[in-house]
Formats: sequence, C-alpha cells, structure tokens
Amino acid sequence: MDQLIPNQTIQDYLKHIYNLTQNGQPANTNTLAERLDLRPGTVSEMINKMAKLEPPLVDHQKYQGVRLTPAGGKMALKVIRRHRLIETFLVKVLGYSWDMVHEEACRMEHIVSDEFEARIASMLGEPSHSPHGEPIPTSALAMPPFYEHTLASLTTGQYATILQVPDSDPGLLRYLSSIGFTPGSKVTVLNHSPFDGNLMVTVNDGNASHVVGLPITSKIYVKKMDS
Amino acid sequence: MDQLIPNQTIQDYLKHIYNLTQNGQPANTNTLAERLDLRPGTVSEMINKMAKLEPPLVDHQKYQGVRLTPAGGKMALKVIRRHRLIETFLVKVLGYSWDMVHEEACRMEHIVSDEFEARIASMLGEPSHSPHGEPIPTSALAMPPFYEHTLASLTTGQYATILQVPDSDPGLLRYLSSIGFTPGSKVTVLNHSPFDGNLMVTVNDGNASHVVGLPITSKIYVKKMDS
DNA sequence: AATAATATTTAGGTTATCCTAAATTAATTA
DNA sequence: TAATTAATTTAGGATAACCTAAATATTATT
Ligand SMILES: [Mn+2]
Ligand SMILES: [Mn+2]
Ligand SMILES: [Mn+2]
Ligand SMILES: [Mn+2]
Repeated sequence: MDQLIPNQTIQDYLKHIYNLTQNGQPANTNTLAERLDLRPGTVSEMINKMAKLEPPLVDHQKYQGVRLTPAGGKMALKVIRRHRLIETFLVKVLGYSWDMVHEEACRMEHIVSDEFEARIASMLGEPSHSPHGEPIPTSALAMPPFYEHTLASLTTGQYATILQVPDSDPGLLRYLSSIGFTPGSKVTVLNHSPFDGNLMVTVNDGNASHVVGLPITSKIYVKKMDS
Repeated sequence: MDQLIPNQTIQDYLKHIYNLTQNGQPANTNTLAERLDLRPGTVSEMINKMAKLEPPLVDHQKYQGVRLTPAGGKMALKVIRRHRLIETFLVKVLGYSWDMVHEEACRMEHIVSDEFEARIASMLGEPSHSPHGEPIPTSALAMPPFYEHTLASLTTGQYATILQVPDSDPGLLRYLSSIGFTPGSKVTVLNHSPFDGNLMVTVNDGNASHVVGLPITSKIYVKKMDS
C-alpha cells in the first residue's frame, strides 16, 4: 500500500478534497486553493494531473469541481488515518499539548512507514479518535459516519457532550482547553442569543459561565443529551 | 535554530560531507555522488550552491574537494543528532529491530521539530549512543571523539568490547545480531588469518565460533581489552 | 436576454533538483 | 616530460511545483 501513495503535495490535495466533499458537493478550485494556500491556477493544473494519473485519483470535468475516485478516497483515508494517529501519539506518548500536534502531524503523515503507523496504532490500542475528537479511520480504512450536531444548534436549557473540536488553530485550541471545551466535557446552555447566535454555557456543571460565538460553536460537534 | 537548517537535500549533503571529512581530508565529488546516489555533475553544482549560501555551509576550491564551514558543521551535527535520537527512539520506545530504523530515521530527521527532538531525547534520558553504537551529539551539538580501533586490528588471542557497527545495511545488521555482534558484546579472537584478514572469534565466551571477513571487521569499532 | 461579476482554466515564466554528455583540470604512468 | 587516465566542472536540458496575468466559462443581476 505504501508505494501506491503519491508524494506529499498530492497527499495534501487528497486530504482537503476529502474534507470538502463530505457534504456531497464537489470541491471547487478556489476553496481548495485557499485551504492549500496556493493560487487557483496552481490548483487547476494539479487537479488536471491527478485526474490523469493511473489510476485517476479524482473525477473532474471542467468548471464543475472535483471529487475523489475510489482510489483517491482510499489514499485520502490512509493519510487522514496517519495524521490522526500521529496526533494521538504525540499527545499520549510524547506529552505534547493538543495545540502543538496538528502541524507536526501534517509533516510526519507523509513520510512515516506502514511499520510506524502499525506500531503506534498498536501501542495506543487502535484508538478511534484523535485528541481533538476526530474519528480515525481503521486500518482497513473504514471511516465512521460524520457527526450531525454542532454546539450552535443547541438552545437555552439544552445540554450536550462535546465530541469534536477544530484541530488546526493552536490559539483556538488553547482557548478551548482554557474554558474546558474538550471532547467528553458536558456543556449546558444557560442562554442562547437569538440574533448573534452567542451561547452562554457552563462546562461540567461548574460555576463559571462562558459566552461563545457562532464562529466557534458552529465548528464544535456534540452529542445532544436532550432533557 | 530550526529555521537555520536548509532543506532535506542540503541536510543529507551535510551529513555525508561530515562523515567523509572525519579523516581530516576534504570530501571529493565522486565519493559524495556515490554516497548520495547522484551523478557527479549534480553534486558539483550543489556544492557550489552551498558554498555561496549566506552563511556558506562549505569551503570549496575548484578540483580540491569540500569541507564544512563552522555553520555547515553545526547543521550537520544537528541532523546527525536527530537521526541517531530517532533511531534510538524507534528501537527503545516503538520496539523496532535495529535493522529497520536507519531508513525511517533518514526520512524523519528532516521534518521533525525541535520540540519533537527535545521530547524524545528527554524521554530516552539524553542517550549518548544510537542502537548501532554511534555517538549522539549533545543538545549543544558537542560530538564525542571518534573511536580508534576496529575489530580488524585485533590479532589472535586478543579480546575487545564492540562499540559500534555500521548502521545502514539491514541485511548486515540482521547477520550481526544473529552472531551476537552488538554493542557491548565481548569478542575474543581465536585466530587471525594473515593473508585474507579473516578473524575467527567467539562472542561473550560462548561455544560457537564465527569466521568474519575484513569487509565487516574493518567497519566495526571496538574497545581493546588487551590481555 | 444582455451585462456584470465570479470562478476557472490556460499561457508563459521561475526555481529547485535532478540528468547526460562534453570540456576541462589534475593525477598517474610510461 | 608527455601521454594517458581519472576526477571534476560546465553546458544544456528535463520535470515538478509553484507563480502572475490573460482568456474563457459560468453564474448572478439588471
Ligand atoms: Mn490535525
Ligand atoms: Mn501534510
Ligand atoms: Mn543510521
Ligand atoms: Mn535523511
């Protein structure tokens, strides 16, 4: 399987296309360019190349966006598995804080061997989720279904358990852990502001309350524990 | 320090120049090309570029071989430290066998952060030697002196402790461990053949004896325990 | 439907790192 | 010392992955 995965550049394209197509829509050039921090022309060119590889990694018809082929999907999941396993490893074994692992994992994911992947997975007990609560594809590359509800969908009086937070902004991650927003925490909505979407919440029934805005709450996935 | 180290290509040049200049002689283009698995023209070009970087990483006058500058030497030691720390980590923490670690370390050494380096060093107790017995530069990049004596320099009746074996040939490493030639083992020379240099030895005063040729014995460093 | 705005692609160019083959310099041998 | 051989450098070219800017297609607005 190792030798089937192309180089680092294409691996990062695959990951981002995977994420952008989770909603059922094809990924478009501009969004991809922004996520990859590249110019649209560069992305257009590379998409074309990926569609012409044997086997093709993406389906693409001009001006209509891009989707992963089965081969591309498998490779994307392989890279995502490595990324999240490495993040878990860095936190659990090396004692990194959760805001420091994404970048390191994003470099390591492209160069470690199957051997490395298998050994850390086994040492960690084949974990199912990264430190940020993102699901880890199994070694057979099966991916659990995506979470449905975000914190933003809760209203006054509801409570929920945090499942997943966004992984790539270190500053946000430090803030989230400072207010106790980590996977497994129970949050209770004291107040939901109707116009700006702000949520006033307590964490684990503590005394302190926090007001958190839509840019954050809309990216945190939860399990609703409706009363 | 992180940002001072140039890219992977140059890092591997630095490592190999470091090793080739340990004998006091400058490294020549052809040898370097062979070690790096590149054509001499490619190496000539890159040497030139490295000599023109600011600060220059190598000293080079045409047709006279190449040496590291102080800046180049520091960077070489940084990469070597990472390589050997990673090898140690893979064996001690992840349970790799010693023949599987060199290649993995050769990829990882270029992309891990100072944070990663510091954490594995600390977890391992700031180890002084890799699994193959190669010295690990300190975090201040101090390198212990090279070993003096090879197994090939022993004669009949002498014995010694193995300090270091060559690290990059997996087949050789598997053979060496199969006959007990690992750092710390005590070898006793039963017989030294004068013309071919073959050595008949026992390991740790065991019953079995092994005949080992010059291509191997000349690359194994030992501490002589002269009787 | 025509126009304007936006998204995408294409064209042409740059840099890094490799190559082969020719030219040059250095070292060895006669 | 001259000729030969070996080592090194230089010249010219390829490919991957980026860029900017122009051209084109699609989508939204009047
Ligand atoms: Mn991540
Ligand atoms: Mn990455
Ligand atoms: Mn090694
Ligand atoms: Mn390397």
